[in-house]
Formats: sequence, C-alpha cells, structure tokens
Amino acid sequence: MSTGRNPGLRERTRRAVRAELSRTAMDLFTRHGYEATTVDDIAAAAGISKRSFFRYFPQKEDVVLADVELLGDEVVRGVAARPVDEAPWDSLAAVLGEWAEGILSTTAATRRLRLVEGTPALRARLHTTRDELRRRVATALCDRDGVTLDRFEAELLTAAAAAALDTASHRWSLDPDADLRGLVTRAFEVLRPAAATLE
Amino acid sequence: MSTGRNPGLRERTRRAVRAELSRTAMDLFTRHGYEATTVDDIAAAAGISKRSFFRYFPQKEDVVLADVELLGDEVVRGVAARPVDEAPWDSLAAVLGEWAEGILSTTAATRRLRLVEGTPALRARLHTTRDELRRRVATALCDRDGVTLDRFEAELLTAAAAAALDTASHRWSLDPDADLRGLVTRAFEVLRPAAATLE
DNA sequence: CCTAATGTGTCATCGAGTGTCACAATCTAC
DNA sequence: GTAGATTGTGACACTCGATGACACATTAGG
Repeated sequence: MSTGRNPGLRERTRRAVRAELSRTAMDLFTRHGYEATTVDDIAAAAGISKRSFFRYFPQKEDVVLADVELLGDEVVRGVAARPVDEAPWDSLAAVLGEWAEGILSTTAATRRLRLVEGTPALRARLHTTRDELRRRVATALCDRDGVTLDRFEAELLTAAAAAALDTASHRWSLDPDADLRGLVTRAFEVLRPAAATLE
Repeated sequence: MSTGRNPGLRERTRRAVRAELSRTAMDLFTRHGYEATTVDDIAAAAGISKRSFFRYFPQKEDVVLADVELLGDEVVRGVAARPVDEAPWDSLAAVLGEWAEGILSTTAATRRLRLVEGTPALRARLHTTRDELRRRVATALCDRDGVTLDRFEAELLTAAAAAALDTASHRWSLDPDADLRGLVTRAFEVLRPAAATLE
C-alpha cells in the first residue's frame, strides 16, 4: 500500500478521476444548479456509472465540499502554531483571516463558495462539518502548552469566530464587489469579547 | 375559510391529527432513534398512509421542528419589544435567556431538544431555520424607532448570540444535570463584545 | 505468470419525497 | 334537506440519493 509518497498507478488514476468528476460536477452545477443536476447526470457526463460516482464521493455534497473539509486541518494547525501569549480571539482572527485570503486566491474556490452560499443543502452540510471543525479548533486552543483556557470558553470563542466568518461570507456572497478579507477583519473587530480571557 | 378563530371541523381535525402524528413520531423516535424510524412506520402507527403524512408535514424533520420554528416569532417579538436604550447584546441575552427557560418548562420540549442535539440531520435543519430567524432578528434589532444600528453589525451580534445559545445547548445536551439557563447566561457574559455599539 | 487485492458495471433495494387520480367527506348555497 | 364546489384521503407509480450484492476486469506483487 502506498498512501502519500510514491502514489502508484492506482492512487494516481483515483485522484485524476476525482478531480475530473469534481470539475464536471461543478460545471453542471453552475450551469443548471445543484438540485437540478442529478448524480446520474454527473456520472454520465464523466463517463462512469452512478455506482462508481458514489465510490469516489460518498455523498453528492462531497463533490463540492471534500477539499473544503481538508482545509479544516490547516485551520487547526494554524491555531496550534499561534503564540501562546496571544489572546485566543486574535489567534482565531489571524488564522481565519488567512483562510479568507486563501479562498480568494483562486477563482474556482470563489465560485464554489458562492455556490455553497446559494444552496441551502450545501450550507446545511457546511454547518455540520463546521461543527466538527469547531470542536477540533477549540481543542487545539486549549491543548497548547502553557495555556489554561476553560473548555467552555474555548468553544464559545470558536463558535463566535465561526459566526463572524459565516456572516462575513454571507454578506460577501450578496455583493459581487465586496472585499471578503475586509469584511472578516471588521467582523472580528465588532465581535471582540470584552472579557479578558488572557492576561 | 376560517383560520385562527372559529376553527371549524376541518381545521380542528387537522390540528388533532397533526398533534397525534407528532406524539406518535416522537414516541417512535425516542424508542428506536430518528434515522431508524421510517415515515412509513410513523404513518402505520398513526393509522394513515405515507402520502397523508406528507400532507401534514412536508418533510420528516418537520414533525420534530415545526413548533420550534413557531417559537421564532416570539423571539422576534421579544427583541422588538426591548427598550431602545438597551445595548443590543443585552436585548439578545434577555430574550434568548427567556427562550431557554421556556424550553425547560415542559419535559416534552426538553426531550425534543435532546433529540435534536443528538441527531445530525435535525441539527442541520435547525441551523437552516436559524439562519432565517437570525435574519429576522437582525431586522427587528435595526427597525426599532430611534435606533441607528448598522445592518452588518446587527447580523454579527445576532449570529454571535446564536453561537452562544448553540454552544450552551450543546454543552447542556452532554450533561443531564447541567443548568441550561445558567450556561446561556455565562455564554452571553463571555462573548459580550467590547465595542460599544450603543452609547 | 499466477493470484490476491482492488476497481467497475449491472441489478436490486431502501427511504424520502412528489404527481396523479379516483373516491369520500365536508362545506356552501339554495 | 339536497346539489355542487371544495378539500382530505388512499393507492399507485415515479424520481432521486444512497447502499448491498455479485460478476467481471484490471492491477499489484511475489
């Protein structure tokens, strides 16, 4: 078995098919809408069977959100790498601000975020995975050496940070010319907690 | 047509059937779990056809969350009724604190909240409807006479309040003996924004 | 090259949700 | 009351996302 380095033919073709499926699906979604596009449509357009589609993406939503969820790992790592003497809120603001810039770096990611914002089913799924991510980020905040942060407070700060990000994204999705990074920064300023959670 | 006052036989039986379906469904859900219970099961137990079930509740989730969504109106009204010179954050804390007490007043509501917290599909749906509610609450905050509050800031505060409530509920769902009202109060204290949004 | 592991298509099935149609119950008007 | 429009209901067929089973092909590795 070779996961990661030295992919091997199997792993290589698998990734290629996944990427191709992802491209095909996003194309159909943006043209006909997410709901109006059936898994059969995607599979047919990609030249595989419906059953095989589900072998690459366990759920239809995954074809849109799979890589987004991988981005979660970066957020967790980013938080863990922040200086211990920084206020947790600033750590979250910094990491999620970077995240916002990452989203804007490619037009594909931008288009995807707009699709998600405009599709209730995808937004719901995003909420679900973000719940998971929030828990991990809260853990990362607490588990750094030399940090004594109440678990409940960590969860609250993380949830509020997610709320800031969410509100900023939503606002941005309504206005094509809006500056996402700026909205995120302002959101974190407005919601900065008064309680000094760290000296 | 008679909606509201003077129900008439039609409306009366409709409400009775809805209530009966709701009871039957909640009973099956708590015994076998939400996912393991099919709509056919509920319909059979209530003595109606599957097709008729969907005439009372457009979606399976509605049988759990329909009245919860009605509660949203109260929140909006509560916010609108708050004194204008009160800080928005305090208004939200007060209204949602009352909401938490309302939930705890009946064992049925408590059991329902626990079911929702323990079922991903229901949590996702709750998120969706809360998005809608958040927007309405933000509007209510802004639209009071004599209040000049930035729309974006109102959305942020409302989203943060929802995050506080959500984190408190989640924490409460994990600990049978926890005090929901106390958790909500503490959550609002921790997240109180430093920025003075009102003089 | 031979074999065990893995990928794929086909078929069947489940469960949520919807359209249709015929039939029965209710409401309204006379 | 009864006639007729309205509305609720069951039954049937169907769509679509998702899963299990099986046969067949391809690849990995000794």
